[in-house]
Amino acid sequence: MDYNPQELEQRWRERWAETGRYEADPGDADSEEPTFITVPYPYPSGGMHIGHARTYTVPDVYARYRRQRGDNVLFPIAWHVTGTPIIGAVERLKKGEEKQLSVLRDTYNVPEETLQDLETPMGFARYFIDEHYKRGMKSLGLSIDWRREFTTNDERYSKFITWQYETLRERGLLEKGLHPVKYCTNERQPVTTHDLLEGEEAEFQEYTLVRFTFERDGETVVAPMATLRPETVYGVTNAYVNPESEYAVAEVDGEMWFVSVDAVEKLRLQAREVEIREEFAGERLVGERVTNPITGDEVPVLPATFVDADNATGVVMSVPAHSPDDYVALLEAKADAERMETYGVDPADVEAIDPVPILEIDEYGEIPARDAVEERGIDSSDDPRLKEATKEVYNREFHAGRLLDVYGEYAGEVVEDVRDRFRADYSESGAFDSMYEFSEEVVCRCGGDVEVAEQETWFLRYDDEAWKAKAHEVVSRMDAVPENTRGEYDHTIDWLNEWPCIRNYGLGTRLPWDPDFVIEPLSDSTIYMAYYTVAHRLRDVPVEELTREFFDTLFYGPEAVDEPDETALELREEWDYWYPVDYRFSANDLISNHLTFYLFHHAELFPEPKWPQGIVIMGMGLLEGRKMSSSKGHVVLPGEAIETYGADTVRFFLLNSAEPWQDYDWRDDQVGSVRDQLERFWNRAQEIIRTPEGERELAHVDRWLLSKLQTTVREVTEAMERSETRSASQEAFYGFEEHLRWYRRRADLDRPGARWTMRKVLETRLRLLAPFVPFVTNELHEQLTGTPAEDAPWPEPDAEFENVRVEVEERQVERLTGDVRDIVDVTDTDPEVIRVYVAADWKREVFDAVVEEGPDVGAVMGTVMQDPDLRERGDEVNRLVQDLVDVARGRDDETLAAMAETDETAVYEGATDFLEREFDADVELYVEGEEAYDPADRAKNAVPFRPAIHIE
RNA sequence: GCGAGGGUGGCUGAGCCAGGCCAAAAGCGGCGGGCUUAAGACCCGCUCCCGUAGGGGUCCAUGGGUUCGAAUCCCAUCCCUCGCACCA
Repeated sequence: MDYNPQELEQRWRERWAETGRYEADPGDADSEEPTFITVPYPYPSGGMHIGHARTYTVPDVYARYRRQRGDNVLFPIAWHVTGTPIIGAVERLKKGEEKQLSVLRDTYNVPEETLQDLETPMGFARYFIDEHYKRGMKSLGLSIDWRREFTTNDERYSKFITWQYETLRERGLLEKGLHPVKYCTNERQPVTTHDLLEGEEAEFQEYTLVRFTFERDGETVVAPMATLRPETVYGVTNAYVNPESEYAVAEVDGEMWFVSVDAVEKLRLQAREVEIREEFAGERLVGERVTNPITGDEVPVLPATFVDADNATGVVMSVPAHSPDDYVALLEAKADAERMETYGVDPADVEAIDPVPILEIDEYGEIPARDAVEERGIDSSDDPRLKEATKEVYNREFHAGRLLDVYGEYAGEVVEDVRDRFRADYSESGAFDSMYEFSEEVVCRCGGDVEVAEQETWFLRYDDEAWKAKAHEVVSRMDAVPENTRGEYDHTIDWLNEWPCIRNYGLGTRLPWDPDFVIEPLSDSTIYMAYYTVAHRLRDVPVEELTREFFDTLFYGPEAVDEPDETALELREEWDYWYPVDYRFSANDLISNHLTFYLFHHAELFPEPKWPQGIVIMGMGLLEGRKMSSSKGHVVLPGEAIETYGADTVRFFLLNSAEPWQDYDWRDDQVGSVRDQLERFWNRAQEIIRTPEGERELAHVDRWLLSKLQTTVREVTEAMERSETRSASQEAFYGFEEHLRWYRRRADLDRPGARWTMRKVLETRLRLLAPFVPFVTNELHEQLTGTPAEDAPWPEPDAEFENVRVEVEERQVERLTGDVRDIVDVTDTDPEVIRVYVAADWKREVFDAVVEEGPDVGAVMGTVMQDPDLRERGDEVNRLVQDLVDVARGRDDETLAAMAETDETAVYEGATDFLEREFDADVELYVEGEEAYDPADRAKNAVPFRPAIHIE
């Protein structure tokens, strides 16, 4: 029977579907040990590629393993459609965007006539769910309970999320406040990263506005200096405005501000009341003196064309001691008295300005900006190296600069440690204000300018100390795989702030008390694993019955409400049976958001026994060494890979090429070779299956192979327990293949004992490999024994077959063979006779002493020298002890004991036929000193476990 | 910059936590042989350098150190990857 993966895999898929093989219900398994495994539900805004395939296959392998160990395993899946990506994709499709059409047509092979079905968000999602994800998952043979699938846009799911958010609000973990968003000034609405033409990388920067003031027409006017380094306020020597840009005096929240006209709109978007009183060119303010709110100093306003009126307030302060830009600008101002005069500035005033240092730092002298500029020989603000100088000074000062004495309570502190506190203190006292600005220009796809707007929004209060403490508690109790990720969760918990959990539009659940908003994707996916436990049964409950009380009853029990709903109580049993989640498998980039949110919400909403038990982190996938990218068409679709290689090959490659948490690289040539390996495995198995069973009459090599098999079982099991799918499959497949290679050389395979051994080995390996390559192993195991591998229990190491002595002995044969081979190769001879000399008895006595005393030369010598015969041999013994101590070192006691029992001569005797076959030569075996025929005087070189050899 | 992970032989990638069976697994690629009319597949062997005796030399990013002994432990340096938020 030839290996035809597509055909046999299809048969198994059908069988699984027909029998509902992976539909898990409470009480299914004998052991009553439920195991609940989850993986983040896919987001079907596009097709499934091979990277996704691995994401879902890793948990599947673990699920299959637990099933074979007798657990009742639940592995469900659902579909995440919340938010805007799907809507955005549909919009781009409807607009007929070339790029989008190409991705759909060429990358994901959407048929032309189907494209119109994709023009609604759920139509789009449904297509990729059914045609890609679901089909792909079924092809891969994932052991999913399909009855439990749902989407996050389902009305029942929304009821569940509604329960979650009402509960959180009641517990004070939701809060209303202002938050910066990207806002298109043309479309007059918030936009997402996907809507942007330019500036996808842009970050929100919160500028501090230092409220300098001046008097104008008897009124105090605030000149808000925008800066990212508020702590430099003591070093301000002057201010700059762009004389050629438009500025305004405007009423901002009841006071008069001087800002650029561009800034007016920004301030409005950032929830300020702004009314322009007067507009004029920046020139008008040049020459004015403004008062530093912290120091009380008056400094002049100078003209500078490098000031960008469209950035923040358009008014900046100058700190020449610490800003290379400012330093160079000051030099230029001093050098150009004429220009100063044009703007009505007295050149003498400019000349009088000296940089004022505000911090000290080892790398520079008193005026860091000057040093950085002079070091590079920069003498113009156009010099490109100025940027680099600025970056260097900013960085070093931030991490190592210590504030000088004028800072009072902040003096002596490093900028990095003190900036936030400094800013907060002066904001409170009213000296500082703030506004947002992007780090680069941002343009909407519609061409409109995108600005930062502050919008009223709802936050999840991840900054709540009590909540953080609970989340840490979850981390400390769970199994983090690999262990080094544990710290990352703790780190993220500490670092998380308030999280805005609603959006203006998108699919998903409406905010219960304000249906204008929708709960965003990372916030509606924190406890849905609980929903799986009842999803299929919830479908029979009318939507309107899914009230707050219903879910309270379901999750908190009958005591939680006055009149518990009967159905809810029934469902509660199933939820209680499966929950908590034993392992969640997820990608490493989700630690900093999704997974930590998952921990937070479980910590709050569920009691400790229902908290997550473990998280396994998965690595990223590459394709032929490069990142996969669906927009560039650089992807492999699972369907195509399965078509080419078969699902078992795809699975085996994905699981075997790296541990789950390591990055892996899909390479065609490698996948092809996996396919070849599986085919070879199949062919060998077929031979065994059609050969008569044999009998248990075991030869030495048989016992050796069976002993190796037990080691393999043990190692594979241990690896699986640590989720090390690579080690496990490597060991069960390639590792054992090595043993078989030796076995085939050594053994007469036609013997009944060999046939019995081969069957035994095959059966065991099929079970070990069943989680990885379920199709081929089920098929072969059924052919061999009548039952599929997945229905056979996971193998246990069988002490009956473990035999260290046999392994030691066989190892000697291997070694002797290798040594002879080496000599033959080096001498390039074709031997007629191979003479093997086993070490003399007295040498063996020395070895026994080494075993007894352990690898301690002194101690062994002490013992050995008691023996008069040995003492006579003096130096010879000494050298032998050194050698044998090396042999003993690093071997465990059990092995040494087995060696001590081994009769070397008998072992080689038994291997004589084999050696004669191997080398096509006569083999003569002697014991050193016992009438050995020794023409080349080799026998003396014999050492225990290292016989001397002579070839001729 | 912060946080995390990593640099091993032509490539991929084990080993490192628990130092010595490590010239360093396995796969790929390459070379030789077998099978075959032939090719592919398959099977066997070889694949750092030197060597007509199982040995020797050099080696695991770089430079130091600890140790009888370091790919493995410590220190420093260089380089690479990922995450750093309102994007799922």
